[in-house]
Amino acid sequence: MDKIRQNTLHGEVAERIRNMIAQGTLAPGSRVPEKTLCEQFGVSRTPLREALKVLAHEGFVELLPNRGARVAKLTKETLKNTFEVMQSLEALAGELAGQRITGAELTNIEALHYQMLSHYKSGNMSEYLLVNQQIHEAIVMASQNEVLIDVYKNLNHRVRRVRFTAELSNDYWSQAVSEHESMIEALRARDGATLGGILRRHLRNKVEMSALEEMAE
Amino acid sequence: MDKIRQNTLHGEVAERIRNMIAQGTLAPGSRVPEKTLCEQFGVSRTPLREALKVLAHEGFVELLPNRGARVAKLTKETLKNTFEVMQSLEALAGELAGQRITGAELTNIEALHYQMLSHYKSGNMSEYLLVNQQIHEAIVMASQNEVLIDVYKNLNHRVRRVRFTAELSNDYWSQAVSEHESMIEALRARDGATLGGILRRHLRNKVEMSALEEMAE
DNA sequence: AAGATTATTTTTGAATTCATAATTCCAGGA
DNA sequence: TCCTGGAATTATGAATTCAAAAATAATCTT
Repeated sequence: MDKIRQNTLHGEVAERIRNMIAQGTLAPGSRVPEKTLCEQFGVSRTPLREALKVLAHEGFVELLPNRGARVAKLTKETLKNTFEVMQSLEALAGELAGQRITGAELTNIEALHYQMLSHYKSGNMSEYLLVNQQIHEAIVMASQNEVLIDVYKNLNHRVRRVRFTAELSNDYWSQAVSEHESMIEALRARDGATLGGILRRHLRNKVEMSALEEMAE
Repeated sequence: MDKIRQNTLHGEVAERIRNMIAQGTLAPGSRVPEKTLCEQFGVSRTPLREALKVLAHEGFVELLPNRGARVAKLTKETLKNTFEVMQSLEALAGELAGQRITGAELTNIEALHYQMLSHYKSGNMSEYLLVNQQIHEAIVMASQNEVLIDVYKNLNHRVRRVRFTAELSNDYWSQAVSEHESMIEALRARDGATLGGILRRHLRNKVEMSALEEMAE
């Protein structure tokens, strides 16, 4: 089941541009300067433009006729919609993971869970959010559904740039942690229905949304 | 909220190749001959190759290093995974549509429903499947979630080539129709929770899957 | 004549070129 | 000074070119 190493030039370029967008090096709404990036990456315009077509399809940039590409703005509306879909996909992943998760995957998620707890206890929010994210990704992987995993990863990519900026209130935070406890329980019991239900109602994204309420566009 | 007319050359080419794959003009596993297609479309290799990159990302073709593109085979596993995700997305769409559907959209879906019923009564399966598909699409649209709609459409595209080939047994068929009755009821009542539940368990894809059990790779 | 080996052709990946559209810059006029 | 209009510049979209890899054809050896 190893993936064929897809080491294409345009793929590399796409990845680098994705990172630049996520890091804010390329600001939302700004034009994507082909020439500059070509020089920076040491490639010609051909592979760069191929990458832009793919990125446009992914929703990272938008193509304006005869005016090249602009970095797409992530509106509050789009963000909300994306979280809605991701949460639903996580719920499905939970259901499937209950039936399909391997012992190794479960062990790994448990380890992440304890890591997350310790970050919660020490009040380290950014580390907490990072591990939290890893747990959700691990559950999606445990679904063993390649299509689900692909779609989820793509959506996750898109919202990467606003993730980890949230400021959680203590109330929300403690409730989210307790929901995670239930999730682990359900996973141990291989109870997909329960896990799916928890994830369908899990407030992670809602919390982040509210934290991002006034943010960008 | 009008969409910017994205009439790019590579987009046109991509669409035409998608259709050729859906119709079987380009057979699964076969190579995609750049030169031939360029002549056929009257474009140079540049936009064609850009289209191929996008199609590869969508899962229609796979890129082999120094060996161009091959039409991706749709394995039974991938098909099952795709249906699993689509069904989950439809369920979410149902929940949202319950809250957000407009009067015009409801009227349209009702009309499609009666059309579908008449095809069922006259035993016209291919027409039935077509309208059935339109109803599911309309429900997804009624979710008013652009991200959901995009993801769904993309997945729908991918399985297009195996859709409408199914042979439904009478038992399955009548049950599917009765589920559709409940869906319409729930929609009229704007009861998203119920609609979502029905769609989550709706056996449309399961039926098609079983019909496709022995089919292509 | 069959199989291996080399030469030729074809195809691919990427850079370059070219025509056209958009942007910038600058002069002239209100 | 601020706006307008047009030339000069730059960027984009797409075709073409070029080098390298793969596929095919042809030759040689046994």
